Amino acid sequence: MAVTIYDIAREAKVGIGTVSRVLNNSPKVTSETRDRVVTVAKRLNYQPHAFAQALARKRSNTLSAVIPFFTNYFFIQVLQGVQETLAAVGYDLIIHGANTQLQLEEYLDHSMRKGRVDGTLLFSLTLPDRFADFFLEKKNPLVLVDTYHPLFDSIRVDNTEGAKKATEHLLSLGHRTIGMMNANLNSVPARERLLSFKETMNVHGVEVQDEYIINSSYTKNDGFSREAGYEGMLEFLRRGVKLPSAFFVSSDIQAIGMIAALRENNIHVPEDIAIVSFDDIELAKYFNLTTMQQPMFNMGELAVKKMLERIENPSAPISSINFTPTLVVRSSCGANKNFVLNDNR
Amino acid sequence: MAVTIYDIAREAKVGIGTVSRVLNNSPKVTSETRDRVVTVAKRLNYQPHAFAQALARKRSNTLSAVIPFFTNYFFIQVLQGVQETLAAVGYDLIIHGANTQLQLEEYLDHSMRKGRVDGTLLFSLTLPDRFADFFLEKKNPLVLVDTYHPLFDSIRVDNTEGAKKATEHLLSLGHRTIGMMNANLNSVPARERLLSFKETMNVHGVEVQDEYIINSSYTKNDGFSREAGYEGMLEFLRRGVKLPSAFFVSSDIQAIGMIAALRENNIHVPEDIAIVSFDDIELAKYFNLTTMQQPMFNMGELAVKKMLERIENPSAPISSINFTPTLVVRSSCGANKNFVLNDNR
DNA sequence: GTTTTCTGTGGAAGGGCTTTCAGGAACTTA
DNA sequence: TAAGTTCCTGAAAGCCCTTCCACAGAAAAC
Repeated sequence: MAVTIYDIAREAKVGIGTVSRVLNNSPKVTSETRDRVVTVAKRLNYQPHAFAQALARKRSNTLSAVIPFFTNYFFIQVLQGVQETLAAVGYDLIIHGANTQLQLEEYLDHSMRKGRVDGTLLFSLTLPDRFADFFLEKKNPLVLVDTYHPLFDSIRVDNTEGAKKATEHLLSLGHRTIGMMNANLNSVPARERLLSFKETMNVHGVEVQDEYIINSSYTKNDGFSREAGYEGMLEFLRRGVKLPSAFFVSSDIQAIGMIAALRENNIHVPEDIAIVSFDDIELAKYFNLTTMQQPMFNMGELAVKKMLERIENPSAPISSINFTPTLVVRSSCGANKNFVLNDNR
Repeated sequence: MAVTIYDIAREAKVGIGTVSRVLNNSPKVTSETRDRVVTVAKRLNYQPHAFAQALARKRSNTLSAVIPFFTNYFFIQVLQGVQETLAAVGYDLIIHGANTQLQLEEYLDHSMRKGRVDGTLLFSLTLPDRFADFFLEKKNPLVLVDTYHPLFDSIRVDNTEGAKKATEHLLSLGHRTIGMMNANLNSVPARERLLSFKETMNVHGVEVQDEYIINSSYTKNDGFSREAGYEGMLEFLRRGVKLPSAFFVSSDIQAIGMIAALRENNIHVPEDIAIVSFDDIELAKYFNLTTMQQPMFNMGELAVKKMLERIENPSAPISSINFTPTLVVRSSCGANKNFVLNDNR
């Protein structure tokens, strides 16, 4: 059987209380007894029993992450930030896939077992109100990433600022007929990005032409998909409208689909049309997309930090942090034709 | 405080043992008392305390996965198989990132806490022998994915068969001068794929020319990287050797780098040179790579099933399963110019 | 030298569950 | 009707830890 503190206590001729104190670095132990206990523990190759600890401490040093992580690359990178930060402080991470709102509710209904985790990280999906109460009542900390709820800490990307910067980049390059390839307006980011695009155009006195706004009707991934970009552009071309000189695209993955559709029609990027997109997923590099970079790793990192703070201090005021995306210039808008080839991860 | 079985026992006027039996579907309870208990449990919104259960049952219904999952797309997809299969049987998944052998040993040394998980899934990294004993002694089930050790269950891809099929595909298209862009020979898959490539060529009576074999000296990701493919090809071109008519490339990601290098030198795929690679990561679709598909989702799924079997029956004979990759024909070897555009996930 | 304070220590209690064990009630069998 | 079975149930023990409480002995104060 496994070694327990009783074994150590016996061998070191001390009480179990003392053993526990030594192992938890309590100061109230003579260095002499401490040494004795440490030596025995090492000799027996003692490993504390995580569950017993969690039961006694009412704390598990474990977080759960609910992630639609199979949908795109965004989550993988956020997850990396989460996991590295967590590993550094000795926390474990339990992963739950929930690709749709439905799956989220299912998870929340069935598997959300109290006592299991010290906190929950919810990614991208919208927290249904009936569960808000649940988290509040149970005092189970919840941190939202890439989504928002007024009663919980959240970490997001500033879509308004990002879309503004992207649009201004295009404007600064001299483009005056600019379209927007958008995702499904059901999604909050899609709405925010569109709004900001229009406003920025207005501010700069450049007319927004409605026929150049392509909103997606795809529901899968809210239209943030290669397919949506591909079909959207194909349909746009079918309409026979004259092409604008540039497009702001609401995600890299759509831009990739869109480029394929353009290429099939012998329209080239950036020679014939400029593109700025959003996200800076790993693929963006391979397709030379000029894009608005979301600091995904940092978001994951920060989410964990927020969570740890919240666990320490449950009554701290709720905070909502916005990351501002930064423009990464590659060659898809012609601003810079230098092909950056470094495979930096 | 949270609702416990004591609360239920009191309200339902039964003993705690009976409550526990009801909740665990023990048959030795009258349907009358069962109903009474179930009703109360529901009314109080009882949730079993996972840690207390784990402590009492000596079973946690939790698996840990040690994954170098930030290195490439392979793992994400395997992980998806793992997580979905696990969710279906009510298991939790704890994720640990370990990108190098060193990090693996660190994890094994520090964090491998007995009692925490029912089993461990180790991906791609090589299990150091000193830890083999550890798992054996502790009777902590271990299943290896994409790696091998004689004393544990493992699930792999048949590199030999895959390289053979890839090479034969090229041969069947009439190619007679075929090169191989390989990863670092330190890695087992790289060695296996090279060996099989050579053998297949021999079997078909086609000469292998050493100057057409490019082995990578990159250590990062064992040369399974875009950079390795890019630089490898650039250096090859610099040598001024006449190009073979086709290349077998040991991974998609290398092929993508290689294609970039070729393009810069005005060499086009598949017009000037044919390429078959290995893996079928999601990117492969976007680059139209003809490639050997590894059934990643299925591997994850099977890994979990094996693990569950192993937990049920610790003394079952050790099994080692080889998946045979299947050829996915796209346009990179000219065999099929139909661009498949579906964004199927 | 006596009383008070302080330190370090042992061990019981408690955390929430499963499981074993013993016993009461209902039922058979002689 | 007594003895033997069967079935269900309650309660205690155990899983392994942390923490609280009490106490002995040393140190400090008087």
